Amino acid sequence: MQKQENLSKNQKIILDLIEKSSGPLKAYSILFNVKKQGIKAPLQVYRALDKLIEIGKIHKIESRNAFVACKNSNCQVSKATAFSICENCEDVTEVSNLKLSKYLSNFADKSGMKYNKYNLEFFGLCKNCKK
Amino acid sequence: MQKQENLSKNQKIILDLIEKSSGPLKAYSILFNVKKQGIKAPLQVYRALDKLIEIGKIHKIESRNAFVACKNSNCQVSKATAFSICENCEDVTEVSNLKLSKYLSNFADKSGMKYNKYNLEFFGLCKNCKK
DNA sequence: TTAATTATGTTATATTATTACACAGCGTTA
DNA sequence: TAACGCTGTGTAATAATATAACATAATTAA
Ligand SMILES: [Zn+2]
Ligand SMILES: [Zn+2]
Ligand SMILES: [Zn+2]
Ligand SMILES: [Zn+2]
Repeated sequence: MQKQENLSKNQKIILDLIEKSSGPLKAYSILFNVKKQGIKAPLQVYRALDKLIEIGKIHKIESRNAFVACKNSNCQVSKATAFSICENCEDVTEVSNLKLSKYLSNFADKSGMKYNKYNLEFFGLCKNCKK
Repeated sequence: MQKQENLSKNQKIILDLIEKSSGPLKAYSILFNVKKQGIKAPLQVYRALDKLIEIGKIHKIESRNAFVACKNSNCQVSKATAFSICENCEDVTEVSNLKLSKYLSNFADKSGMKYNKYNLEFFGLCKNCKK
């Protein structure tokens, strides 16, 4: 967990919830869990999520439409992300591998396209589930 | 385009549409476009999409909730996919790079997780849009 | 202190995807 | 034949995810 001084009230509430969660959270489950703190509408959640993603505090797991806290302290923006996802228990871990991130950040092919961002999702069975 | 002999009527209609499209198609746009061919309900579209993904004829672009035909003839199942996505014109290209796919298919880290599938999405500006 | 920017609150609505149920076609096999 | 499993279809209803539009407040910058 890092400093949250620049975050607004709703952003703090939602980041706090996501950071304390043991797994990915979905937007409407977040909404349900912060209703007692005065956040009443989906849009309030999505706005906070957008901001938190923008500053790299959380990431969206695209294949699950769910959100996790960034576990990579030097991941200031969500522009180079990799996750491993257990297809059985749906546990998600942020992959933090310097070789991998260098390889992907520098990846270029003959398409002439300049990449400035990537997101990678690995799927499989986690240690517990593959038994 | 490949043989479609084992596909059902709805699957053929929908694969044909996606293969002829110049870019990714969204499920409800597919539905709109196949109404004249008798496909009337979202579920008919999603069922065909699921099957086509399963057999590797199409892929889902997770960050866009859209579907593209597989452009990689040896991509029999959707278990190792990579795409480049232009954030301006939303054009999508399937990245087909042997070194990349080998690197990712063999990727292992200390988590003890065994990966059997991955999906990678690169973002940036395409040749046309970066001018 | 005006203006610009960022965040909030609220209602309504759009978009994406699934559940549930009934039934048809086809190959296997008892 | 009939019973069965399997795959696909058709239809209605609904769930889940996300955004538009508008009004207002709080914060920051000039
Ligand atoms: Zn991160
Ligand atoms: Zn697991
Ligand atoms: Zn492919
Ligand atoms: Zn472009």
